[in-house]
Amino acid sequence: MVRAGLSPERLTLAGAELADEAGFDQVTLSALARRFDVKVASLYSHLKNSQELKTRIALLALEELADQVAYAVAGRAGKDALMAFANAYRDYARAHPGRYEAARFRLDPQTAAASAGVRHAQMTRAILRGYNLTEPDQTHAVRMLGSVFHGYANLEAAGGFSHTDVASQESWVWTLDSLDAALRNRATP
Amino acid sequence: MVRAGLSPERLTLAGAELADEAGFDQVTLSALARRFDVKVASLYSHLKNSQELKTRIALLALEELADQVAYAVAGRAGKDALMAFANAYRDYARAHPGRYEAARFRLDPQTAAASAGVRHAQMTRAILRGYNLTEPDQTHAVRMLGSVFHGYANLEAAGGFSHTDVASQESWVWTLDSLDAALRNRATP
DNA sequence: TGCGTCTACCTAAACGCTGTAGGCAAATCG
DNA sequence: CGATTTGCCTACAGCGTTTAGGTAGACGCA
Repeated sequence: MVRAGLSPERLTLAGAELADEAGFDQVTLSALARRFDVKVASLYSHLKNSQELKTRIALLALEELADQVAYAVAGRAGKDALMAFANAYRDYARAHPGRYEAARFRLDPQTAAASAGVRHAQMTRAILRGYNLTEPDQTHAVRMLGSVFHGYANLEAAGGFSHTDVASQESWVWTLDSLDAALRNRATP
Repeated sequence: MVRAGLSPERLTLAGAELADEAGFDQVTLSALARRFDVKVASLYSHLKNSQELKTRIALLALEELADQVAYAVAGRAGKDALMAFANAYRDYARAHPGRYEAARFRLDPQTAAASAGVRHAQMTRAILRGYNLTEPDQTHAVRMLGSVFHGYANLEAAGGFSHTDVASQESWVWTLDSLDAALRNRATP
């Protein structure tokens, strides 16, 4: 009996790949076992249950996304930082649709608090520094930006923007321009 | 043997209620059969499969949502119409989280084209009349608004806005004010 | 090097949801 | 009132999850 060399990390990574290929809801322990040519029950030595697998994939995705965003916004400010943040976000969602879906997976509060999700919040606040917003406007802006980025990625992934000739890329730039203008409008002098 | 009096319509409605109570992903034929105190196989006389049930719930939700939005925006224009549209949308998502989730269910192109989804698109364009946008700006604006509304409803439903003291309602109004300003900025004189 | 322990992977089996085939009885219609 | 339709049934097969308990490879220690 040759051992397959499984580990929570390898399973998580394979699960993330599976999510990108087939969708996050297709990520099952059965499918994963098939991929490693192993019996399903064997996975329970490495993962408590399928919930843990999904949670781990979600955490991986949040981590990756936060890393990409952090790299993108480093050394930028104002509209430049806003665009970099937004593009990093959207690019990740397009390149890794399954992982992006996973990143939206509902985590229990403790897990969420210890996840890279907090880095996302911090970075969003960071790019707003260039717009001189005071509380509670800053919180409002964080929510607005989060809504737009997430909403756009979501609708785009669902194919909602493929019905007309207008390129999605142009609408994206137009939207970011509008947001930038709106935020500049809110600046306290 | 007393008959239960099932029908596709009753099953769809019960499925929508179940979705609101337990989440759209908890809507299964098994759960529905339990609710009607009937064997699962009996449902297959009324529905082709569980996919059809979900599709029907999605269509119901789209219809209801379009009706509410239509009622809300009737007789309004400009910012007034924008706010009414947005509030109708958000209110529906909050009052019927499961149905709202269902409304985002991926429909095949034919079904989508025959659904109330087209009314949504029409109404979004309608409220933009007050902002004097020319193509392709109008399409961009439709996408931006769709993203914000959907993104906000989604994040709010996920509990993403409950970590700070700032009330979600205030952020919502702030966001809509910003959008209105951004759109007025884009108007062709 | 050999022995004992640990553990990675296994078989077996229970449970829940989906879906199909075929049967019986209630509703309906001529 | 009899014939047909149809609503709900039982039975069963397939697939995913999860637990219990067994076997053999890996690893530590003398």
